[in-house]
Amino acid sequence: TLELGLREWVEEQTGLSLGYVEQLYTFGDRNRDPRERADGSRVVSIGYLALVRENSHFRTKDAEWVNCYDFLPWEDWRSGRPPLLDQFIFPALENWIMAEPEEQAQRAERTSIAFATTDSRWDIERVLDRYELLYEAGLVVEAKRDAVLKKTEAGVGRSFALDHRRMLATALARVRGKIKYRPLVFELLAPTFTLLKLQNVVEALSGVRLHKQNFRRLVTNNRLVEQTGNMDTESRGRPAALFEFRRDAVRERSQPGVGLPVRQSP
Amino acid sequence: TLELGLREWVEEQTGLSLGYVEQLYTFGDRNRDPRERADGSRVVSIGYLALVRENSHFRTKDAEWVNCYDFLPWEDWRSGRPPLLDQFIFPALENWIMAEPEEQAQRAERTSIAFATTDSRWDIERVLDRYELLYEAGLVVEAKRDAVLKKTEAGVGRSFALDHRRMLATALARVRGKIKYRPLVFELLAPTFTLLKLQNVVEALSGVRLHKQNFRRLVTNNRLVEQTGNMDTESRGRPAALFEFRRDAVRERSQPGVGLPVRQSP
DNA sequence: ATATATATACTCAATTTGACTATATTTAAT
DNA sequence: ATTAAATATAGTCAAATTGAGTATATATAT
Repeated sequence: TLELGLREWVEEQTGLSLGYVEQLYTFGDRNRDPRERADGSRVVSIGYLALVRENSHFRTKDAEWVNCYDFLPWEDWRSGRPPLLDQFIFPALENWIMAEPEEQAQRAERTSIAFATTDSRWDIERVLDRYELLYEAGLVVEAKRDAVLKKTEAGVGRSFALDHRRMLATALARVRGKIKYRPLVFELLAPTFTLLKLQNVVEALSGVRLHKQNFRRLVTNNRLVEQTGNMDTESRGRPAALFEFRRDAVRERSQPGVGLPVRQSP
Repeated sequence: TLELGLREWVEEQTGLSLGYVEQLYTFGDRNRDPRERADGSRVVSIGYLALVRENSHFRTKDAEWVNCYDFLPWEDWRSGRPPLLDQFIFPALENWIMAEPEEQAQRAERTSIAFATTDSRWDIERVLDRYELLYEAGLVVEAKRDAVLKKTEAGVGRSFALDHRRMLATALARVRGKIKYRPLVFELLAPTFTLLKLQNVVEALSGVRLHKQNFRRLVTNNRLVEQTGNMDTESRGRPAALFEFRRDAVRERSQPGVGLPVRQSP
């Protein structure tokens, strides 16, 4: 299968064995790849999302871990609202909105939804909407490459080959959407972990800080985790209890109709 | 783009213009298509999910609407638990579990999760898990076609060409998962509708009956809909008020951290 | 000994959910 | 004309969940 092929290929390239793997999206727009222009062919890429346990190390030398927020810095609100937004992105988007009189209304509307510029709050899941707006507005370098807008500016965030940053945005949106109702996080953690560690990983994925006591309550009350009895040794303050993922939770959780008022009696 | 190609193709084949379109999955396992066996090639299909407003009619004559539960009858619980489950599926799955001594435990576990045979409740989203189990157990005809199991039995549910039933299961799973947090339903309804109509469509998609008063409360309190002021004429009992989808709801809903205790103050 | 960092327990009001009861308006049947 | 059946809509109430805290315990670093 395609998925097995992927696992083998990654293993070969990096020495990592993938845990959770999920098909993401098939990218097949025209002009994704310069090779298309050369010979008139069409390149279609099937993107996969894979999660790898922390502290996995590469076998090959030229591989390295990269922080995904290097590419999408506006998505990381863990240290508060990224200054980049007000300093660069919003002014630039404002110009873009005003640039085309006929599309002003629609552009303003889309910006307002994606970036929560008006009343609504920042929606961590709208990663792709935001990237696409920045792309259309020519604020990322790959847009320049595709000759969408001006040739001068540097663009925001670190770039990637081809449309790989778009794929990354797709992946982050998917993870952020799924983390709430599927136990993805545990695929990233060591088998045993403290609640703070768990929280930090969720915060890294979602890009926002969480309320510590309530997070703990959420996780323990839903019986997603179980104490191992051991304690963490290398902490700064009071030692934390070590937990592990309760595999049974997969079976129990996600009752029919989370959010749908299912009628019980006929 | 691929999506535009799809829209044109469907328009051409059926005369329908698609509303909501979403990429579903790229199906690329080996042996999906007999053509592969013939010439050693590999057929990869990109599946799309599209929603069409009710009462759309075909331009071409040979197209027809089909109830998706003809293909997946065990997924429709609107008239109570489908008898098919206890009469045919469970005994057959039991045989399958027992057939392979070494895999008994794993098979029993998977069955228990997918079909909620033990304590847990029926999870409307596990459509694909269930189909895959039935496939592996040889209970659907396409498994026979692929020579997985015995050649005699009729199989359960109406069949489809190639692996198209698998695609359908993927689509239904996707819709059921999404319906709770994205206003997909409105893509299927006329611009104006009664709350009962809305509820019936949600019930059709989810395959379960909902609690009427609570459903109404959910939908109105979240301000997903708005009264038009008009009343429905052709009802049986008391006439129902006509509603329309509140487009602004897209912007307001899905606050960051539905389910994640986002910390507000730094 | 003290400051600082972290873990964990507990509180409490506000909101949401699940499961009902009650009442209002229709059409269909007698 | 009256009654039954079907549907819509309002309201109630306890239980569970969530948001935002306070309080206390147990470490390490200085």
